[in-house]
Amino acid sequence: MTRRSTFGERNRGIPEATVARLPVYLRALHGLADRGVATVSSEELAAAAGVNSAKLRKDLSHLGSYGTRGVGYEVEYLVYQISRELGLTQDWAVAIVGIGNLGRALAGYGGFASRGFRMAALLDADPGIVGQPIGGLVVEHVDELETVIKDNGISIAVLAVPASAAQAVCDRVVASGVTSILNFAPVVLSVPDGVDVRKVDLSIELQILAFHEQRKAGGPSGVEQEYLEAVEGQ
Amino acid sequence: MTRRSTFGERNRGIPEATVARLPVYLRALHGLADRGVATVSSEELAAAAGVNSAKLRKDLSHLGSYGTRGVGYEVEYLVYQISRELGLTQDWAVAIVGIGNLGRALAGYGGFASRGFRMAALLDADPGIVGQPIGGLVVEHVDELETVIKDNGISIAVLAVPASAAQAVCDRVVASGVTSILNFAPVVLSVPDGVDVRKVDLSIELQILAFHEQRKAGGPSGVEQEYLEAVEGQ
DNA sequence: TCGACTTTGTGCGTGTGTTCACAAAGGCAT
DNA sequence: ATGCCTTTGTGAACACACGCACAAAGTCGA
Repeated sequence: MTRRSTFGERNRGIPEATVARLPVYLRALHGLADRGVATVSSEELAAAAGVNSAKLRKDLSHLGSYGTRGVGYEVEYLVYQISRELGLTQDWAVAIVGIGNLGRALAGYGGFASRGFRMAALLDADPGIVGQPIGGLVVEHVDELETVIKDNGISIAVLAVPASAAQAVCDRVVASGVTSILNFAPVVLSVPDGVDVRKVDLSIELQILAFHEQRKAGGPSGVEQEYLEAVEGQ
Repeated sequence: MTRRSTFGERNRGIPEATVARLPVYLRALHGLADRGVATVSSEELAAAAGVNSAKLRKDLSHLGSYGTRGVGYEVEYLVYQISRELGLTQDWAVAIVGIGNLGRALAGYGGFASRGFRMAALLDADPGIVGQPIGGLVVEHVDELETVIKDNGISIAVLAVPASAAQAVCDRVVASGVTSILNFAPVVLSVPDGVDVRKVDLSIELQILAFHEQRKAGGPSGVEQEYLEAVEGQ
């Protein structure tokens, strides 16, 4: 079965929007596999993932032609293909920097240790926290950052440090060889080309919700808004 | 100064992508205000927010014409306009459901209590956690959910419960009048029309990073991939 | 073996978002 | 008062994303 003629030609250019949905499909597929389902149609899988079935099919078509017409997709096989495409067949060493409340919650969260990711180091600057054992690891001092990252081959860092420290820590992890960062600090990090940053910001999410919430309640355009503008406009 | 002839006509249709960036601009502006800056150009503000300056100007133009050509934007005034547009001039009562590690971290995070949002209730199902004081609030039992939400006029709920409980809790908060949900549980929630859900998923973010990380390292298309396919393909 | 039925994979029209590039607008120096 | 210089606001081209609708492909029963 010759699926394609040359190496890796299909891999050029999977749309970013598709990449962002693959993990959702993967989770839905794991759920199905756990329930013993062997085969699934795009319609069913799309429903489980909360997307349109045409979108799902188009997304999957970017990885190759892994379905069977008239039948659907074999769950196990699709799990493997998506995992491989996402790079989850190898495991990634992750460091968490900043072991405050959030960092501790992340360190304790087993969910992402399960598939592909291995918690390899916890770092903090507070002497009161350094030395504590959390989830099988001991918190190390952030002074050791460079050594720890290099010795453990860490390429992904999770930043859960205060905003004021974030850029400095970011610079240091990047200088140590980290090329992917998940940033929880409410700052815009600047990094060299070739380094990816993804940001998780609770405050921003809430503000987006507030915007829509306000719309439902009538919006800022109304009598009281005109009043506010009159007051402020001076 | 007649900015427009009829009420609220401009408010129809601020692009979603723009809404998602307004909080970023707002944060940058607060930073500038704190440093005593009175006026800022689109170029400077765009740099601080990490976006293209043309994009910034187009985003702001959706709110109205609040800049001065040749000068820039008055920081204080722009802060006010964006805040109002996002609905931050009123304050929103927020409940956190699920006071595990993550819920606790969120409850303790002062960042989003600061502007517009008021932590109004903490709820959990574990009798060992109910009754604990956290950040000035006492954790209440989730059995009281309906009463607590209604009595406090809560319209935004943050879900930090286990995946298995998420849909049930979601249904209950929605039935109690909540119309905006920030979901940390790794499930696709289904809600009626008119209810907004935003999802924060650590695992998905890491998987997206892994995808790009893999690309940098050569990608899944190569000799070793063909090998894996040969093994798996049986 | 054949035909009916199911479901994939995708071409295409539509809508949304991004960026360039520039005319219009306003401040400021002279 | 006038003209230069800076910066906004936006038209227009381009790129990306979405979803419909359908032909092609494959299964399964008779």
